[in-house]
Formats: sequence, structure tokens, C-alpha cells
Amino acid sequence: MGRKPCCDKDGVKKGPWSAEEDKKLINFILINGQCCWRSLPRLAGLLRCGKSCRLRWTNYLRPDLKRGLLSEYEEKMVIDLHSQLGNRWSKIASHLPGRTDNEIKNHWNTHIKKKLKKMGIDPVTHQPITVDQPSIEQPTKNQPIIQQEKQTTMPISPAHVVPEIMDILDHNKELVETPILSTITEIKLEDDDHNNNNKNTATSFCTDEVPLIQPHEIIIPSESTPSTSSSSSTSSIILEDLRFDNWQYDFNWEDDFSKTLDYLLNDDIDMNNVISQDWSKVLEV
DNA sequence: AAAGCACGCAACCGCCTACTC
DNA sequence: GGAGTAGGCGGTTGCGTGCTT
Repeated sequence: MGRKPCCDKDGVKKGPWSAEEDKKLINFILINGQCCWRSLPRLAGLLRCGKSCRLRWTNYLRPDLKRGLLSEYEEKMVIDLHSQLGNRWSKIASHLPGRTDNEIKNHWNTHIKKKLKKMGIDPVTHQPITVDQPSIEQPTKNQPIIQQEKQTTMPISPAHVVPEIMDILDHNKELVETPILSTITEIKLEDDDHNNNNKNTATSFCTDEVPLIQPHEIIIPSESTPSTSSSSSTSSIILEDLRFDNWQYDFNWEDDFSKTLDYLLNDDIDMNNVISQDWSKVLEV
């Protein structure tokens, strides 16, 4: 039996998200939290497949995302983590708060790869490129890291390859608030797919931290109801209940959320602008 | 000024895994 | 135990934009 498509292709919009769609998605998730992605588009009034909504939220709309280029420090983090974890972007991203796997993957492919090659380092093996050294294929996710390590006789950390990286790391350490560096050494090389115990540690990030709700708790935003923050007492109560206390960023709920809500409820505001500037500014740690 | 090209990034696709029944 | 489903992940694509010729 063939696999059922994640969504009905007919009537499902594809391509770039409009400001209106973003607004609907943010509004729905802020009010209801994340429920099942499959039914979210219907409940939120979006003509998108659930997968697309999840991706949009995870990679672009999530309030705790950092925008902009990776800092030099973050870049070194990615290099080091990649040397240990390979192309497991989500794992790498979990060690960089506010960064998504997609963002890191893109940055790796567009910037870091080139940079490493320029430095004479094979981005795949993290070892110096020699003329007759064939590039070793990137291990697949089915190939355990431990097994890959056995294939090499030298340490694979880039710090062994490029000593100055550690100097840069030290230099940039002061620029970062979160103690990311200390976690590098804590990364277990064994596959931790079955070990979610450290999912919610102070330094790792998890996209599941938006409160989950039961289907009966879902509130479908009404198009007809004028939704001002003062007029919707029901929403206020529920929003109060759904405070994202477990989120990793330092969110000043009283001030920032009402500010954010104002944006959402004000039709005159261009959401693209909100997201790229005010939204991220409001929620910046 | 315009055509061609390269680059960056958002979004999609298909596969995999975990979970439920 | 197997089928069906949902969510997650990594690879890839395609479009917008800036640069070069």
C-alpha cells in the first residue's frame, strides 16, 4: 500500500507565505499552543498542509528565534558539532539556542563549507585536504557515529586541525550570554535518539516546548468577533493559562505579550515587518 | 541599462521513526 | 505483529536578489 500523502494536494497552497497567513498561524498558536499539525491549518483557517505550517512556525515564526547571520562563535560551534555529529542538523541546532536546523544547514552549505575549503580543511572529514586524499563520504544517519570514529585514528575535532579556532572560541566566548561552550564537551558521541533525558537541559533547545493542548481546549479564532485585547475576556483568561513559562527565552510576559498581541490584532501592521524587526526585538533575550 | 550569473535562503519532498489501534 | 498515521529530519529545489559583464 502506498504512503498516504501528508495532505491533500488539491486546494493546498504552496510557496512563500503571505503576511496574512503568518498572522493566522501566529495568532492560532499563541492562543491555542501547538496541537496536532495536521488539523491546525483547518482550525486556523489556512489553506496549507500541516507540515508546511510546522515548518513555517519552527523555522521562521517561532518567537525565540534569533535572526541574522550566525556569529563567529556560533559558526565555530557548528563546525565543532558537525565534526562530532555529522549532518545531524537538528542535533546541532539543539546546542545553539534560537537557531534552527534549516538555518544551520543552509549556513553550512553556503558559508562554512567554502570557508573550510579555503582554509584547506575538508568539510566532510574535518581533516586537512591533501592532494591524493580522496574525500570520505559523509556518513549517513544510519551509520553510527561510534562506528565512524573507529575509521579514523586521529581525533576529529577541528581544534586539532586548526588550533587558532580555539583562540577565536575563547575570544568570542565573552560575547555570548549562554554557556554554550561548556556543552561541547558534554555531547555524547553515541546516538542519543533514544535518550531524551537531556532534552530540556538549560543549554539544549526543543521545539516541543510550546504548550500542548487537548483538542477540546482548542479555541478557534472567530473572524466575526472583534478581537481586541480588552474586549475578549475569554481569550485573556486562556492566554493567561497558556503562558509559555517553559520556553527557554526570557519572555517578559506582562509587557511583551500584550505588545505582541497588539501587533497581531492590528490589521494595519505589516506582519513581515513585525516579524523581522519588532517581533524579534520584543522577544530578544 | 540589461542580460546573465551566482548566491542565499525559504520551502518542499520523501523517507524514517515512533506511536496507536 | 502489522497497518495506518503523525511528526521529524535531511536533502534538494526554486525563487528573489545582488553582482558582474
